[in-house]
Amino acid sequence: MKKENESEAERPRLSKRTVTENALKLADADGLDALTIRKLAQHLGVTPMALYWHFRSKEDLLEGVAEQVWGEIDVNVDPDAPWWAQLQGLLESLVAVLRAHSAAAQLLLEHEKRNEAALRATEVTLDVLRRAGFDPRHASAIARSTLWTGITLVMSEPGYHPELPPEEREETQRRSRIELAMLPASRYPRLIECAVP
Amino acid sequence: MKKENESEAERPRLSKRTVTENALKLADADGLDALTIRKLAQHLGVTPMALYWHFRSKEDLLEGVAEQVWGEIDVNVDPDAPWWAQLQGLLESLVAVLRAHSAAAQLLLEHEKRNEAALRATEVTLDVLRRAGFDPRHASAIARSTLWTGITLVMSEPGYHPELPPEEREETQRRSRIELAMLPASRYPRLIECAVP
DNA sequence: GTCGTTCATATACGCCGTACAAGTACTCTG
DNA sequence: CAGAGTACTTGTACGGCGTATATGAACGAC
Repeated sequence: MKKENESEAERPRLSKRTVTENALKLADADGLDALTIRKLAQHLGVTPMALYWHFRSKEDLLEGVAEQVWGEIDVNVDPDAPWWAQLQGLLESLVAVLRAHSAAAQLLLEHEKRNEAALRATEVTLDVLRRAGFDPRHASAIARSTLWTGITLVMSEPGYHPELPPEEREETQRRSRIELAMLPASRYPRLIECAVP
Repeated sequence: MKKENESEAERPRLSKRTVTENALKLADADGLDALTIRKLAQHLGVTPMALYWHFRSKEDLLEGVAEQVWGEIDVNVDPDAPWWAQLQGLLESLVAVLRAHSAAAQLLLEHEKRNEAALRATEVTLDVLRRAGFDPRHASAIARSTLWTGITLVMSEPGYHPELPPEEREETQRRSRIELAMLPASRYPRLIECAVP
């Protein structure tokens, strides 16, 4: 007899995809560090060990999530636009995804493993640059720098604190400004004058 | 009777400084993630809880380590040099420290808390930029970007794998190149041509 | 002495990732 | 229909983590 029919809704089978999707959702909500196998399993209505059928380890799972994030990046470029516009489009697409998932930047940062989706995005970027006339060396340097730019751009946005609920972020930001303002003006005059903007 | 005299060398009292120093050493050797309170305590010949006299939490300890790293950055600038040379000097000093401590980049990345040493470095940088004529807004943008540049520069150096022993890094790097080379050339032509350099 | 302060230990709790063994449900074959 | 695989899931347990709490030892000041 199926236990599922007794008290709970019938849960459709687990799949790699549903796991990573929910993992990303949890990570975005509570911060990447708060994402644990046990919590994720509970969220899915399943035993922790159930996840280990689909992923060899937590590391493996996180890589899956990272791949999903990579996959969300729109890599369609307009081949008729000037190359810098194409590159800008890619970067904007990257930034959009990172903004949409507060855990994404940290994820890509700690997890630069190569996967299908990441390779494809890199390939497209390199293609744009090569067609623009850059030699392989420069193309690869620019591509990498573009990725870093996107990540750091998002991470250094004021109030980037993925770890907790949105309503607290504003508060944190406010306090941090006050803290800055309270620094001894005699010792950090430049800091203070630059903190206002 | 003092236990210490029985079998082991007399261990001089612990201090915040010796703890963070050894923590950084361990982190550099085995990777930041491998740095645990327990291992650090054992390394120091002490009970884990002994560290909690000097630090409120592991987070607090890591912040101490980060501050020490900040403190190693040489912030002496030649006020007579052109501003861009001064900025370059600061950046080089930052990079030198990050290269010297393989765990440092990750540490600063995950840990942008403000501390005495970090504030001082920021202050000096801002001062250079302000004296160069930049308005506060731009100065602050450039300063931040300089920090990110240093971190990403070091982290994206080929073979940056802080997690484990130097002799394995070369091997890892070699394998990674081979992996790249084995990709289906038809699908990732650009990747492959750019992987060689 | 003895008393507060400073530093270290002992014990224990709850959480983590996951190895290992067993169970259940679906699909295919006869 | 029986039975045998295969694809998932559960149950139990282990060792390691950060750290709360309570207790103890060294030490300077009186």
